[in-house]
Amino acid sequence: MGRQPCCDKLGVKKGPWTAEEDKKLINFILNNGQCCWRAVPKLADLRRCGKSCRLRWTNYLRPDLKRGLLTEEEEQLVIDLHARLGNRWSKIASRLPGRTDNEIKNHWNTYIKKKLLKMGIDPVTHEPLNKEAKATETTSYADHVQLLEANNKNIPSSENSSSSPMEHNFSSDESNFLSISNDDPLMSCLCGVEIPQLVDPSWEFPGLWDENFAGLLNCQDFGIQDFGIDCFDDVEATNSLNTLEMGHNL
DNA sequence: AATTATCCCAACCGCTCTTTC
DNA sequence: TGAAAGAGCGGTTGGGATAAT
Repeated sequence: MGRQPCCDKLGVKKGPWTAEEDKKLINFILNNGQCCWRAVPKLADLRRCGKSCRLRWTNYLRPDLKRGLLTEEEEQLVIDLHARLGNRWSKIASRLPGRTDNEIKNHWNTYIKKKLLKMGIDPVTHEPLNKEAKATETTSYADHVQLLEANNKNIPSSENSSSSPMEHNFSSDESNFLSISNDDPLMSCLCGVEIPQLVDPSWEFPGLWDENFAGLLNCQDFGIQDFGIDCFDDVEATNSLNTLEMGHNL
């Protein structure tokens, strides 16, 4: 007995989401929080697959999402994490607050991969492409990247990254898995500090919305007013979110 | 100005993992 | 304990935007 499709294909809309659909999904989650995704389309009056709703929310509508390109610090972190974790985008994304696995995956495939190739580094193995260079290469990948980029003075060195806003830690399990070595200054730096977690994934709605979401709405074809939500202008609501995030940093 | 090529990213597909009964 | 259902993940694709000719 084969597995049933995640949703009834008949009558299920596909393709780009409209502003109206976004509005319905946001309103639903605002009022009900995240629940069983399969039930969301029916309850929210959306002709979409539950999976599609989850993806839309996770990758685009979530209020804590950062918009725009990854910063150089984020990019550096992605490269280092990829060297350790491989294509485990969700794991990597969990280390970058406000970024989604899809976003990081896309950024990797469109920018970082090319950048590494241009630098003579295999984006899969993170080893130098040139065998001769490999034979004489005694430094780690991170050192290699830092050396190249320090020359360009575009990206701060590992010493500087300790004061970076992109501070992350690892669970003991992951630290074991990653075989963190003190010999790797960057990873020592990355692993030796506290990191901010994403806003609680359980998403206690309504109430905690930040200006990112206001920005998002401004980018859409509809406005905040369309939702009948006043909290976007509420400074206290924004402060609450910031306080919550700071709490995770402690 | 029109056409073609390339890039980028949102969204989909299908598989795996986890949970429930 | 195993099957089914639900959720999550990574790979891939389609189409819009932009650049090049």
